[in-house]
Amino acid sequence: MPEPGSPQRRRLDRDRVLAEALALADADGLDAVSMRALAARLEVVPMALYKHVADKEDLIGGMVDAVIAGYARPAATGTWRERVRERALIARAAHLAHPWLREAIQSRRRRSAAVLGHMDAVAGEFIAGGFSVDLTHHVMHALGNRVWGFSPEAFDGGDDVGQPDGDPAALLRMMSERFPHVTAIALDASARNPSGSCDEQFEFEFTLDLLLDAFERLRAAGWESSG
Amino acid sequence: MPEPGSPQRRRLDRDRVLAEALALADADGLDAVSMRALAARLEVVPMALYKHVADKEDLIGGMVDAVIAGYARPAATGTWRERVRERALIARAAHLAHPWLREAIQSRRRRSAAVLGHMDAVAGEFIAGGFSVDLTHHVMHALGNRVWGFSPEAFDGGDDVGQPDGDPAALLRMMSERFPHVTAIALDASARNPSGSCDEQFEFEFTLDLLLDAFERLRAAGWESSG
DNA sequence: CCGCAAAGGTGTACGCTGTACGCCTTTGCG
DNA sequence: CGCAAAGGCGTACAGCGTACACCTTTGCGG
Repeated sequence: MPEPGSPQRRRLDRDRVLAEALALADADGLDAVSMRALAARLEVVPMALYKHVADKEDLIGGMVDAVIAGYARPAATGTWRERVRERALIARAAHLAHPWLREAIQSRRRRSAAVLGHMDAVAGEFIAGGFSVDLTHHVMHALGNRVWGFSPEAFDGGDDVGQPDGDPAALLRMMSERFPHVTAIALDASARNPSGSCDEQFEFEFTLDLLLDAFERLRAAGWESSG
Repeated sequence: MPEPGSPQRRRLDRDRVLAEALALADADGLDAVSMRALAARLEVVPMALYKHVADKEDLIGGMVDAVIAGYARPAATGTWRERVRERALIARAAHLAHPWLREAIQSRRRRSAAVLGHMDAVAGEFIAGGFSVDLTHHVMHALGNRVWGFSPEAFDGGDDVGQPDGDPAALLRMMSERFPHVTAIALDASARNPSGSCDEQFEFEFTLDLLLDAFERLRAAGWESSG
């Protein structure tokens, strides 16, 4: 019987659960985010969380999406290079602010809408900057983990953007509306390589050679760091 | 009372434990490697494992070291570029053969002797190819995760090569004997930046700009993949 | 050959995890 | 006002890593 003036405990909702999980992970690391510990912080019994979160994987996924969705928007000015660079630094800042992010992202199996949205935005910068869809595909792989906070190849399991129900045509239509650039890349890639959309060995060697070439140029130029 | 002819169970040793853990992880993934499941495969009680392995972290670490120590030696011929390239492909092959390796490596906090040995070998290729110690440092960071199967920055906790007892001078001597190149890099870096040996922000932007420059060259050249 | 210390294997037990299931309480809407 | 839906609770279970005490086997010095 809570007194009239007493602050009757607010009901839980998904956002409150995720926000508290974020705070807990920031403070004590991802391992400290157990259903019991999180419930205790919300002054609730552990099983209450399951009314707002399907299971622990969904909780972690929600945390990741919350961070990605909160990425700052870069200024819509400058060259593709400046804009991609800024997006990379924004992603890096998120990783500095949330050290658990790397581990959380790598524990996921499917691309969420938030992840696809970020990928689509970066792909859009390249394409608007004059990159072909094909080249955009490969440079996105090359950026990979280092720049995203997540590596495209960590998501071989496919996408997860809502309804898993039939009608592939409708799904495709929805995808090209919400994520036009990544959809274009996927279509282009599967046209070139019908067996599967990505040839991982090719991507690996593509990036490796890009880097080795760049190293050779620096070596030949007598590059050094402290000026 | 085992009969004379019956194959009296062989005693456990660390190598047998690690080998069985490898097999289990290859077959069913890293999550399937629990102390209990591993013990069952070895027809032994779970606690018996602790006579050969300090704890689970030590077990996983031992598995990683076993794989890295088994990296094939590249042919000692060709340019630095060919040799580094081959080492990268060897590391990638290990990851294809052991899909759990990425997760296992990223759960570690300290560099083992096996990891340091691999890093030292790659650093040695650059230095022998005419790279300065300084430049070698930065290109090693740039290769990072993508090419190693592990990212240097995943090991901010320092090294773990045996005795943690005093006498830093003796430790330094031992390090430069066993891992001359990484030691040279660490000394060079701390001379340039006394506060800490790596400026992560610098390394991040270094690699990012290397990649962005490379992308721009490909774009300007009208690069495309299928020839 | 004996004996004894060291090394190896066993059994039990504890605290922690995620979560299935059933019950009760609160909420919001027709 | 009444009732279905949503939210929160309590109990319970299987699995985890591992501390601790105990017994058994091994190998070596006398």
